[in-house]
Amino acid sequence: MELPLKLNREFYKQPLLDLARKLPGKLLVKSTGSELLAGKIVEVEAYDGATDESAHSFNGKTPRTEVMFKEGGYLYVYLSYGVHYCCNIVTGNKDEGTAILIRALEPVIGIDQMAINRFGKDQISVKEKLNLTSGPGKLCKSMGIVKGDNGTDLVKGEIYLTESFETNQPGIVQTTRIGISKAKELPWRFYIKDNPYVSRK
DNA sequence: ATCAAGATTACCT
DNA sequence: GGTAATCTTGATA
Repeated sequence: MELPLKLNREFYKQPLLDLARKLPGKLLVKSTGSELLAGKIVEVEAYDGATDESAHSFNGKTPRTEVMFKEGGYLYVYLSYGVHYCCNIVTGNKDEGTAILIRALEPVIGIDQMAINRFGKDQISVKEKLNLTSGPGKLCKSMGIVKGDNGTDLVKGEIYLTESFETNQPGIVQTTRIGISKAKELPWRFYIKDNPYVSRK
């Protein structure tokens, strides 16, 4: 399968919310030696270290949040609740501390391998397929994204984004974010309307 | 050195 | 709908 055009540095350097609106529909790709995995982004959340109390970067640069302060186009991976990895796309310019959490994907390429990564088998039910990448921890498990991928350059590395397969713009819903205790009121969650892989309505 | 919190998920009732 | 699992980080001493 021929992949759409890979996104470049300029794309990632757009302001946080501009980029957050544009990410749904794009493909998240992991291309290592022999294996090719890809999923369509269907749900994201924006985090802004300058103004947003719930952003990891809100209290300034620390060893953990260092990559959030790079220029746009790097991958920020962290361990959530000591259990799951979650991945973010760093956006904007150097030292802004802005990033977008990928909350859900629709599996597109390498679905068998994703099923093995997540469930340990390649034969899965319809129900299991819907559960494969419908959450930030789930998608990292399926895509095989781990702490070592923190800091990956999305322009030069094995993990990157591409343009959408579809030419028309998907219908986007904008709401408040999930699973946070601070700055709950900010409407910085974006997802594709009626897509079954969205983590929660 | 110690401690509390957390951008989640799976499994229970 | 409730909660255990599990561990890194950052803050405080």
